[in-house]
Amino acid sequence: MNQLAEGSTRTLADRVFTRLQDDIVRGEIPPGSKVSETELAGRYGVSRGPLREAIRRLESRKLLEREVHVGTRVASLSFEDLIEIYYVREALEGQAARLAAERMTDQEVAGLHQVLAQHEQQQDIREDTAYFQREGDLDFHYRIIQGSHNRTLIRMLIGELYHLVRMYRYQFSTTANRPQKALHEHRRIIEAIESRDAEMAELLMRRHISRARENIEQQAQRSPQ
Amino acid sequence: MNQLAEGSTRTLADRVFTRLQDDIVRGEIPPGSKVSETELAGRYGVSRGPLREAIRRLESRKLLEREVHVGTRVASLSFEDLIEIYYVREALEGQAARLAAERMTDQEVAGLHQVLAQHEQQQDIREDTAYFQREGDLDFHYRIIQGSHNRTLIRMLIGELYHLVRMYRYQFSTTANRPQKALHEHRRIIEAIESRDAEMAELLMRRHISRARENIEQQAQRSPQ
DNA sequence: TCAATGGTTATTGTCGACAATTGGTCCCCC
DNA sequence: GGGGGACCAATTGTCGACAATAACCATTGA
Repeated sequence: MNQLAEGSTRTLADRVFTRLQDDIVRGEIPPGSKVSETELAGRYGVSRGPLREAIRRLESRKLLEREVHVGTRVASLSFEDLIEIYYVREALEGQAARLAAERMTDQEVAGLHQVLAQHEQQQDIREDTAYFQREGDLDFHYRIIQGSHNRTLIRMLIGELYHLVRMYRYQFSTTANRPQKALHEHRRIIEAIESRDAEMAELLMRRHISRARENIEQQAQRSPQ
Repeated sequence: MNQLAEGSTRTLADRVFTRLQDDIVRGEIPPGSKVSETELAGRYGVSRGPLREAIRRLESRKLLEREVHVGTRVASLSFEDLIEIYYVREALEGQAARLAAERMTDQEVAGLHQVLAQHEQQQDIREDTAYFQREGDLDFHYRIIQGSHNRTLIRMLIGELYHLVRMYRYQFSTTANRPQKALHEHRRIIEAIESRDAEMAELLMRRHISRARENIEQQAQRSPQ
């Protein structure tokens, strides 16, 4: 009767929130499309109450846009939005790298190494490259953000901003088209963190994200949507 | 019958959200205190439906903390939380200053000058100093953030982070105890923006916020709560 | 006297129905 | 034939009631 029943002690609204967010980020519900409350309530097998709470929270995260008395639609990221996000990422992840260099435990640094090695291997055998370029790349960034040991910073990046980044990647099937360069930059960032050079770690991370942004800007200039 | 009726075309939940947020930030509802849904609904003259939506949104902003089936309480910022926020502010407002130096219109720069002049005057006559140290100081920062012309950045700082900062200030009646120094730093930041020196504007802003953080840390060391 | 267990109560979570507003459509008038 | 206004349908906003959960308290046994 309840499609969301299994394995969770959370509240209905929480589960609907998670599931709806996932469906939006994955593009299952197309960006820009209007979502009806009654329809969604039916799809997830809940009443409109919990669903509305989920919608309001997704709205706070800028994944949904609401117009009073008109309806809610899935946010469709404009090109300008994405560029804006990259400027914010540059600042926040730069700070994260700085703090990570100062605070990461040796164990966390080891884990970072492991992730990088895994990526380099995937790069060598040219297999499942798409994975690296998508979630794998995020994995690297996630770990450094976590390494900052700053919960507010972690929440703003992983809890809010990255959902938008992931949605955009799904939306345009965008995979970074400079994987080998990015990989090299990743390696240098790790080296800086390992030698506890906070200043350098921040500089390299900012440059890394800045270049990714420039890359996107150039790509868009070549083929304006 | 409806205490919130006058002058607004928004929805009930929106108005309750705004009002509740204000009451929390101003400390009208004491930090850490438990808030009952039925009680709040009665106080604001609405049913529990809209109120719950407002609560969920405040929860996303970390102004309220909820425990399932137990209740919601007003967030009480710990000292560590505040320090974390300052690290994030340093990164974001530094970036904001950089972008503001590049993008602010001459008109916006003029407005910034005006705000500073006003603050210096208030400083001279030692009158209403508390205002400068509280909302007035924020006014300066607000304008630079707006000057970044980056909506995402503006939203994250003004829309989310600053409510926590303001709540903390009300909570501890904290007024910056280095107003003359801060004022001087403000002036230098404006000069950098005026001469379109983005690099310098970011550096000065980061240093400005970093010093404020260090000041708080030292203060806490002297008198640990 | 203390601890454990059961019930009770108050609070939150969820639901279905009703009210209000908007957008579209159809008809009438110019 | 075109434009404007009024009606209608569909969707969202709001409400009150019911269900479920957890905290509190009292009672009983050791």
